[in-house]
Amino acid sequence: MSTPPLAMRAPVERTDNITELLWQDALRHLRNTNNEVLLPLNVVDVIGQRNVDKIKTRLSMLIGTPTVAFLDESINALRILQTPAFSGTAVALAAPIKEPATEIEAASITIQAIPVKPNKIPRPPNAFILYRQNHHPKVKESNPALTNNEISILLGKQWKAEPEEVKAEWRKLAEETKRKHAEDHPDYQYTPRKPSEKKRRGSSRPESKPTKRTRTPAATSTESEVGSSIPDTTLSTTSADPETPNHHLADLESVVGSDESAMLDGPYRFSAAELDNLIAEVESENQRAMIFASANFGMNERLAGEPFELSDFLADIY
DNA sequence: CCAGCGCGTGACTTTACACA
DNA sequence: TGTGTAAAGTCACGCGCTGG
Repeated sequence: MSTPPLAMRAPVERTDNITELLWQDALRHLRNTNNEVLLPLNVVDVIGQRNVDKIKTRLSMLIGTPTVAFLDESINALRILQTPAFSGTAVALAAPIKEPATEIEAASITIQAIPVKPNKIPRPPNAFILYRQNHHPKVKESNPALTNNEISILLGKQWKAEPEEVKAEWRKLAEETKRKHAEDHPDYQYTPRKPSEKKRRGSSRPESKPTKRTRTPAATSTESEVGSSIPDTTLSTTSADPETPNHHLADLESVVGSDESAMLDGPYRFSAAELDNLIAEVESENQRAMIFASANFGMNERLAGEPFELSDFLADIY
């Protein structure tokens, strides 16, 4: 490595732009990767730890849960994903990654299996839900002809008939689940829809074309959209939730404060040629990146359809 | 093809009202 | 004005079914 990587000579402004492009590309792949951001192994060397932290923070804000970053050499990528929901120990990382965190590999498999709704934190199940969850397969197996609603009715009656000590066991389990839920999601607040917002089926929808896909986020925006319209997670501030403002800038600034000296040694896996291309890309894309950084995601969706070589560069990873 | 409904119970929030 | 109580409404799970 006789020639220093260009990115290291590049000003902070430029690495920030590369970060924007990486984030942009990650957003486009998010739905295919189950809300996981995959970055080149040596991305830290190129954009700096603070920018990796920035992406990590953005993903966290986007999906509404804490995230964890670790190197996965099996796929040659730095992975940023939701912190395992049921792991008692948070594997906070984000700093110089040294070893493939084998301990969270199993957890990451769990994450792949969980149908994560990007922005929606599910409510903790109550005692009856846990009870039903446990008994449903058994009832289904012994009475395959029963419909799900009939099973619900049956289990409702069965629940009432259960002795108090049995119910107490399930309540205790529900209580523990709730406590764990509160630990995992300290900022979670149950926000039910209002009656006026409930009637989404049938005649209540005023639009001439009541296609589900074309639903406007505002029409049902309590805590459940996002599927196709990803909220603003760029540097711009959002007004979506006055109760829990995303205060992106402030948060990012606080996170960004970490030093990036530690990650500047190590192998560079962006080749010099790739970096040259990338930086050229940044320069030509600079304007759009700046727009992206200050606009909402609608703009990003528009950009998503345009050709973008960074995608090709990352295509193998995704 | 896919979002939404239905069906049970319990936890929780919001709203309305009464009272000090 | 502030506090307490009751009622109403919503959603957690699961999955077959319906309708756009």
